[in-house]
Amino acid sequence: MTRQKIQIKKIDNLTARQVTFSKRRRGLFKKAKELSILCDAEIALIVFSATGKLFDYASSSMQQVIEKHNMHLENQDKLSQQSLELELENNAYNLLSNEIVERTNELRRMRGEELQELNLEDLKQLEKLAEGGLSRVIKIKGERIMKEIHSLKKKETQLLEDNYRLKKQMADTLRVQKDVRQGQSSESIVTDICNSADPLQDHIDSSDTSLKLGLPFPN
Amino acid sequence: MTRQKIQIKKIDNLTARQVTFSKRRRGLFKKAKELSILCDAEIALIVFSATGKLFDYASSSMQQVIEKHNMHLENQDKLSQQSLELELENNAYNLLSNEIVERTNELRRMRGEELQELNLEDLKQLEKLAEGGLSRVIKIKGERIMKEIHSLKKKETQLLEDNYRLKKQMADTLRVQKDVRQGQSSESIVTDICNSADPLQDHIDSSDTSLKLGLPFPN
DNA sequence: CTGCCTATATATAACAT
DNA sequence: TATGTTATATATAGGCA
Repeated sequence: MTRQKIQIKKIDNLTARQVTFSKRRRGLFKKAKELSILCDAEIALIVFSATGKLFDYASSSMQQVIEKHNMHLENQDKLSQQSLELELENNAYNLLSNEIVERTNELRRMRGEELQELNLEDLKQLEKLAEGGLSRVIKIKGERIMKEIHSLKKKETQLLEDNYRLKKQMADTLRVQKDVRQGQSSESIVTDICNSADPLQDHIDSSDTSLKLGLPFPN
Repeated sequence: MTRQKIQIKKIDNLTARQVTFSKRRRGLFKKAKELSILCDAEIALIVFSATGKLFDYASSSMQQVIEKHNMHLENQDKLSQQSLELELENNAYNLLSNEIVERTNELRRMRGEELQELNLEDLKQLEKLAEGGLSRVIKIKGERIMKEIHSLKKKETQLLEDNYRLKKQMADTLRVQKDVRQGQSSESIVTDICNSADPLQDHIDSSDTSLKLGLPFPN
């Protein structure tokens, strides 16, 4: 209804659906309250999110409104006779149980179990659903892998640079110590230590200089 | 809210109040329906006008939504009541609720939603699960197709045999009639009709003899 | 009441943070 | 995920028929 007009059908994207639910729910409750105040109406509004979370509003008492509603139903129809039956069908426990059964069956079908009872059309739809899910899993997995690889490479580069710096420092330190002790600079030691100070070369021959130097984090 | 902004308080003028009630009520119900569709939510909306007239809407069954709502209320009451019996029911309720949430999440992951929070190991397992499911779906679908094809071929064979028999019968009948009329057998007619009486050949050239013979079921 | 019209007030979809 | 922003889509107050 704003940047672009939308079709009134289930929103595919989960995140978008949740955001829209949150926003529109607020709007709906606001409108309900306004109507009850402006026009002195008695209103009850019950909303369950797709995940079963409850949101409700009643201008007076929810029970009052519901009872009033039931009275209207009884007045105008045959429900009073079936009430016992319906109560059994609709009782809380059965409601939840049925929901669980439904979801369980759906999961089983997604896992490829209990397919015998499905017809060809059902199977085609299920295949499509499963393919979509699998492709998204594979896509996210690939992204995750690339991310880890990138992160590791970055860490590696950083560590190689650190190593290089530390070796240089150590070389400098040794040179200064020798200068102090002998009053003479010693090029030979510096040369030895800095011999393999190229990060790339260190990486290739796997020499772990940091360990030898007793640094806190070998990795 | 349009020509002029209004305060949210009871509208004094009766006529204006009724008009506003009618207009806003429609808007409210429209919004409720949109929300239920867009976000897959379960919604019940009950409105009584100031004069006691009822308007209601429920995305599924009003009774179901109200039952579910009552359940939530009972669940909350039990937190304060602490009765042993109630606590047990409370546990049962929570047990079922958690089961639903868990299955819902699992289903979403199978559909490729909400994958961002999973680590690489989870994703690998999920991929395996999805692959297994998909492959079984495809396998069963193939079996179902082969079964249908087999069944159709069997039916075809049966029909071809029937056709063959019928043609023979018809030929005999015609020959008898001719014999009766002319007191003489006519080999030529029999030969004409039975010329392509081989079922396989019939199938190949797609001649629909059953139709020509005026049989009830062309297929 | 009901519906239609039009100027505004609101709600909100797509982004951004 | 939650909140804020903005451009549009809707809803609707006040009239009128």
